[in-house]
Amino acid sequence: MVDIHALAETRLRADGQRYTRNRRTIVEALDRAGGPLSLPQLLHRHRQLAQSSAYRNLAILEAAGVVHRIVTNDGFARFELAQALTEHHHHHRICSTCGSVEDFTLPAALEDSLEKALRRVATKSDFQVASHQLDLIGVCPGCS
Amino acid sequence: MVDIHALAETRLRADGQRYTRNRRTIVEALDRAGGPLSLPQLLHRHRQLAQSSAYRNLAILEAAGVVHRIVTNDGFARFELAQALTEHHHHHRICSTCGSVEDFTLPAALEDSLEKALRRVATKSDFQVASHQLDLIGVCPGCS
DNA sequence: CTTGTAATGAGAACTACTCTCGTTTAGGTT
DNA sequence: AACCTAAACGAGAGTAGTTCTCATTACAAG
Repeated sequence: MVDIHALAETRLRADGQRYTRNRRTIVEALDRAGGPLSLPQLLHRHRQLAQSSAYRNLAILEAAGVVHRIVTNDGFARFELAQALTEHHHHHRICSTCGSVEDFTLPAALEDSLEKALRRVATKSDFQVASHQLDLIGVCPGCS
Repeated sequence: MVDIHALAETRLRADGQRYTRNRRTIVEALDRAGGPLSLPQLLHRHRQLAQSSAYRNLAILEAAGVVHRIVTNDGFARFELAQALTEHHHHHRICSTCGSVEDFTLPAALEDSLEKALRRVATKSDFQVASHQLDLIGVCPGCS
């Protein structure tokens, strides 16, 4: 169990940024949510956040490697804590009806061989891999 | 080797749509491109296409299962022929610098076990899987 | 306390995409 | 062929998620 806020502050500092109250609020909210949040969802949970500041801070947190942005085709971007902070590599189930995004994990053995295969694919094509992203597209229980 | 246009026409007809010249042009372009195209790229290749019609037809082709839409975080959606038409299951390498999207495939054995694992994950959570999507995020040779 | 710099937030601006609506085209019937 | 009806077209207006502007506020250092 790492101290998420300490790590967030470290990463922001390395980027020449401060760990302000608003940014702490956002990190806290994403940590508590237990899954990706859209901006409306984030603002609904914390009314004191201004929309423009929230967007700006999410961009800054993303650049610092604290937050990860997920784009789906329902128009709303989703935000979650970077996996390095949560120490929990996972993937996403995306509902094509309501747009909700939830986490899931693969068996460790499969994840390993997947990782290796992706590295092989990447080196063969001179592509510098930063990360991979595996999404399940379908219909969630609530929408079916 | 299937006839892509025949299949496209069948799928459109099943949706109560016609396979018009503009739609054929789009399918042709996506087939020739050998990879996903953004709308600007598509219009650049075929100047006679109107923007609004191209967007509308891409949406119709997507609804009919002829075209697949890929959203990235560079703002531009990409379009490619549905894998059922190309008979070629593949994944995407997305360059985080220039936004370009290219295809790649996994070893068949790995793809199989991945498929099985995803089905297991899905049934366990009452999620009705329509498809999966695996992306490599990183920097392409041209941008590094 | 003072001073410089970064962060804030209300609203304007941006832009990828969708919608509107008058015109054109195409498929079916006589 | 000529007609008719409905679909498709396309130029431009509209929408909406996101980003930018800039005046104000908060913070950190000396």
